[in-house]
Amino acid sequence: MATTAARCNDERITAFGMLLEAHAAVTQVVNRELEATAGMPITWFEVLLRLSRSPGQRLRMSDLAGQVGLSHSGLTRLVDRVIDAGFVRREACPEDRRGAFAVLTDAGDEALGAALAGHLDSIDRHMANPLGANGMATLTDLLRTLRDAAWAGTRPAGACPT
Amino acid sequence: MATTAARCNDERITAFGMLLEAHAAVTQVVNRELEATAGMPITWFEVLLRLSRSPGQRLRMSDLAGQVGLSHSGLTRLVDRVIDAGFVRREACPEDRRGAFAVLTDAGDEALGAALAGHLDSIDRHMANPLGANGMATLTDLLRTLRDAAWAGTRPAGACPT
DNA sequence: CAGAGATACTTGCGTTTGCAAGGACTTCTC
DNA sequence: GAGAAGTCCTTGCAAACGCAAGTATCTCTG
Repeated sequence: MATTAARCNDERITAFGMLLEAHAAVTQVVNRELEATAGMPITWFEVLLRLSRSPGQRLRMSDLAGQVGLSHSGLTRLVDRVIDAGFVRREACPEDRRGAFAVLTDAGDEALGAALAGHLDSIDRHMANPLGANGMATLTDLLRTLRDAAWAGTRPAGACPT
Repeated sequence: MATTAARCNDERITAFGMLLEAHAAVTQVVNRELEATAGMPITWFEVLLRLSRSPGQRLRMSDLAGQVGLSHSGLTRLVDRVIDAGFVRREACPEDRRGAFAVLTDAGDEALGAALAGHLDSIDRHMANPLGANGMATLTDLLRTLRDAAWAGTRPAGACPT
């Protein structure tokens, strides 16, 4: 029987490893740049982005948690921090008094707008340029397939239709 | 001028978002399965894997940190935990007495071997099957390009030649 | 309509991580 | 070869997250 090391030289292991490494490398660089240019971590940006694209600039806490890929408790505290910064406010849900909306504030919309150009530039330099237009499109499709397959079992049907 | 929301509907934003979402979705599922079948978090597995593939089943702490994408302090403590489990041992570096090696133990090699089959099965079900053989190969190439580009500025040349 | 069970969100607690600082050693410069 | 500067690793501290439990509210069943 082969050594453990030999059995580890498997293209599947490599593929999975690349997912980890590419994600770590890209998010680290992009996050650093966003923090430098907009004074905002990538998690905050994601929250503002999702709210901005949602009708009424608002989202139920659970839906937002699904979209940013955080646990409910993690999201509660992330939103707390963004609220402290004045970019989001909490609003009660009239139809279901258990529920709460996270709503984008004007300041939040403005902060998102201000961060956007720099973030797009980051993505250009670290993703679009190295990959080219075709590469970007192909990668997006493959990753979407991956995400949908991984969510298939666990997620509540239509969590994020992006 | 367009609304902020409209400016956010950009394929580059989508591509970056997919990287975040696919990574979060896949690693969450795979990590859960690895924890269930091998009683080991993915970070431990990565440490054992890198050591296993390295000459002498050993790696300098800095190199290992680079390969698993952790800060030096993060790696120091991760290795501490894996050492407590008996899968790795620390060894002094004769040529440079500042340095330290992390060395795979027999128990570590065995644990890696035991975890491997289940992990490969996970990757099959959550990556290879949804994407197909061509998709896997294409994805690996694109991600490698991405990683190399992101590291180009920051990393010490030949950190991880995978 | 009363009670059981499900759902939406928050809070307590422990784990993991990064940044900044520190200690030990090496290498470079004069 | 002595001191300055750099490198390798570890430790103090605080931020961010997940799990499990708690509270409030809704919904289903009889």
